Amino acid sequence: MAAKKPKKPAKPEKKAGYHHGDLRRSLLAEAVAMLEADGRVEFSLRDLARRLGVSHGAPSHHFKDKAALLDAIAEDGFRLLADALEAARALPLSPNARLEASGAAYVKFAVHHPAHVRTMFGKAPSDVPSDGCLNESMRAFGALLSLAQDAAGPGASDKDVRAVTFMAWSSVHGLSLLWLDGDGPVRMTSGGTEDGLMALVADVSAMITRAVGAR
Amino acid sequence: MAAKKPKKPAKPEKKAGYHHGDLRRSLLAEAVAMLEADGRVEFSLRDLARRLGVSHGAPSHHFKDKAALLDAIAEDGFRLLADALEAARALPLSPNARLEASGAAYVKFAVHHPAHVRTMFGKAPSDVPSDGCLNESMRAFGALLSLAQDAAGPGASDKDVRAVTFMAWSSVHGLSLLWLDGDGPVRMTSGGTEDGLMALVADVSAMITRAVGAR
DNA sequence: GGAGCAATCCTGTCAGCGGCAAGATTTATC
DNA sequence: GATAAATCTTGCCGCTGACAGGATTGCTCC
Repeated sequence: MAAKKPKKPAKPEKKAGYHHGDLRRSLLAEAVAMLEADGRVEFSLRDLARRLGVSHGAPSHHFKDKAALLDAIAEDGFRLLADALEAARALPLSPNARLEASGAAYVKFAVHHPAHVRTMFGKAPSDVPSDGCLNESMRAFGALLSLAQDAAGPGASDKDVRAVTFMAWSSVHGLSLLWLDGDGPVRMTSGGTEDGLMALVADVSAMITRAVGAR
Repeated sequence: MAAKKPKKPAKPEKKAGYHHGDLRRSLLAEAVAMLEADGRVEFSLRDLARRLGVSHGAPSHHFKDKAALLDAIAEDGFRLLADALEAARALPLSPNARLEASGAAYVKFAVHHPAHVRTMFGKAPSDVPSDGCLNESMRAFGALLSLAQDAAGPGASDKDVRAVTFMAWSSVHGLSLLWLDGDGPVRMTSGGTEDGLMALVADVSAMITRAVGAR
């Protein structure tokens, strides 16, 4: 991002000498940047270190291995997503409108943070996430659950709440991933633009809202 | 799968001598098996060759590189999915019931072919799929579109058909991927069993059907 | 202020990987 | 049965992630 200044002191900025100063954050940011560049889906730790002007062994002092770095990215992603959903939950709207707004926020998050989303969800079920990552993801799911409960109404059965929750979630989740997956039908029919996608999301959300209301 | 017979002639079976006999098919099958074993998400070409009792250079005579092998797996997956959806389309049911059946078939396919699904959808948008892969995926989408059109009814507008199509698709797609992603809320609330998942799918599908009907 | 210590970073090394080239072996074709 | 094509092997290359051991820096406490 910012050019490295040869100056030594200043604030804990970027590369100042032997010590980088803020390598952990730089690693995360640059890794995300690499993943978002021209639709890549992988990156090399050594390449990452190279771009930051650091030796290939440096990252290991901040992340025990590559999986740990990916987990940290996923945690950041869940944090951003949870924040976005909680913000939607706080909007002064009707429960149904709040649910629709949260769906739009979900898709918008995926469009603007494709690397985070891929890292959050694409990984193998074998490797367990860290506690921090788990906490943030539970916070995000908690916000979603609360939104769905409000939309289902106070007298809704658990089964109904469950159905509303997963219908809402899976719709926006599926739409987001299909959008990220390249030149498939979702990108085609929405004109390949974010506005087109959001219009499609609005249509689908409206239909879901009708389904919840017609329950 | 089947044990290698030291016999030489027979049918084009497995490993008979210098020539494998059916290496291409074996590579695909074993790669899928490796990807489905203990929730892995990657595999090594050399390991694959090793398991088939073949040198590390052999696969290159059937797939130009690893991406080509993955593309072939994806093509198989889209073929299977298209077959399943076309079968659902041919069921003697009402349009809505056919759409629900196709949704169940979609999820069932994902549960029984996790490696295919991951390969079909997880890849980077940068690398272009082969023509064969593209054809099969278009066949699958065509079946889905036809199902949605029938469910929307003969007088439905293009916008409505589009909304129904993507609401149905994204729901089952999202549900499938969330299921494949490990121990998230989807697996938790559905008891971790396929039956539990299918019950959840039925609930969500019913709600979607109501949404289509209430249009 | 400086000695000790922990944090951070570097260099060197290792096995494994994907891809390529050149040669060996088998099968198919005429 | 000779020739060509298909298939498989071996050997090599650069790259990768992980690890070990040493260098440099910054912090703490006396």
